[in-house]
Amino acid sequence: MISQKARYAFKALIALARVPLGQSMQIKEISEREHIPRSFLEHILLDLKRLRYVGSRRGKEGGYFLLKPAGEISFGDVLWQIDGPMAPLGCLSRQAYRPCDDCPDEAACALRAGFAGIFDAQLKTLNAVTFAKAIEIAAENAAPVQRYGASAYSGAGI
Amino acid sequence: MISQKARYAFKALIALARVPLGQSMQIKEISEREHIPRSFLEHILLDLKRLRYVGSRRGKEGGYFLLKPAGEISFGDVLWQIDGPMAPLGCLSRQAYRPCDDCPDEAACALRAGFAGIFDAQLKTLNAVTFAKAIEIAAENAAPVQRYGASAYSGAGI
DNA sequence: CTATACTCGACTAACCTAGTCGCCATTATC
DNA sequence: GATAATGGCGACTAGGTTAGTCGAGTATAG
Repeated sequence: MISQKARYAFKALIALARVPLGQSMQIKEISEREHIPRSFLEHILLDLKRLRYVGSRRGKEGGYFLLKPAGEISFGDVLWQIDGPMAPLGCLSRQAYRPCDDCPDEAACALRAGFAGIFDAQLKTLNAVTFAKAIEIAAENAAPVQRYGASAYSGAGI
Repeated sequence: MISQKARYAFKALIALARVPLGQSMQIKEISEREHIPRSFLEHILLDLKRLRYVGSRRGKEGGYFLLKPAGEISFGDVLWQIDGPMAPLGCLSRQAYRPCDDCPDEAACALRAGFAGIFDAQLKTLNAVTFAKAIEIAAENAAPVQRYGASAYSGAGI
């Protein structure tokens, strides 16, 4: 399970990704539309700002906006930066490597050997999914494209 | 990061998987060999017993032993049963499904759409790795098989 | 009978999560 | 340049989780 904070961060980024380019969105609106506690969201948006995913304008008519195209932000990046290292074991983390203090030999460790491949595959899929992609899939799910073999017709007759 | 408890459970299972069939291993020995706090390990082994991964014999000459072949225990199963649901979102968990209370329409949710594929791939790799496989890979890592193109010869001459 | 193991519930210190609160800084507009 | 609206930010906290410890009980080989 990702943290609630990460979930809110994702929702906020998705909301911002749907704003037309050049426009911004205010904390209040994001908070209301996505049902995120407002003061918590403030902190999260500040984090996202420090991480250079979003920019902001203060004062009246202020708000937040994406700094990168949604197609260039991957789920893996955001998740790691908000929730911390994703590696199943400290000895498999590149960003926060930490050997297990009870492990005499990493190369011979069956636990590490088992998780190494798992983690590798995990990272690949996490980095392959961008916000643009997610929004696209959701749109397809919500209004499925008609395919031959199934009929959209739901009324009487024919 | 998996929990320390899960890590200990994995190490205990790996230790037991290395015991010759028909023999058992005592808490004390597992605890010492794997550097796991003994009284914590007791609880973990009890959990593994309730989960039917291991059996035990009490009294003198007692100990623990695997109930299934190591090739039939997957990393995914153990991880899920020790650490709880692995789904990134409650609405993606089959075992512990819980809709997000702020989500009006799961099908249209871009967050869910993005993580659905990620989670799916994750489960597949987690279930593909067994303890037997992990031990096998570790053995290869520790003493790599000689392949053509590289020479094992490390002495003088030739 | 007794030493040696496994069994198991109760307890706890430390840490993490998911927030809230209050005050300050900046900006558009009149 | 006053004012109202908005983002910025540190301090604080209730409640839950993690990673254990402790102590008393129960089965079994010899």
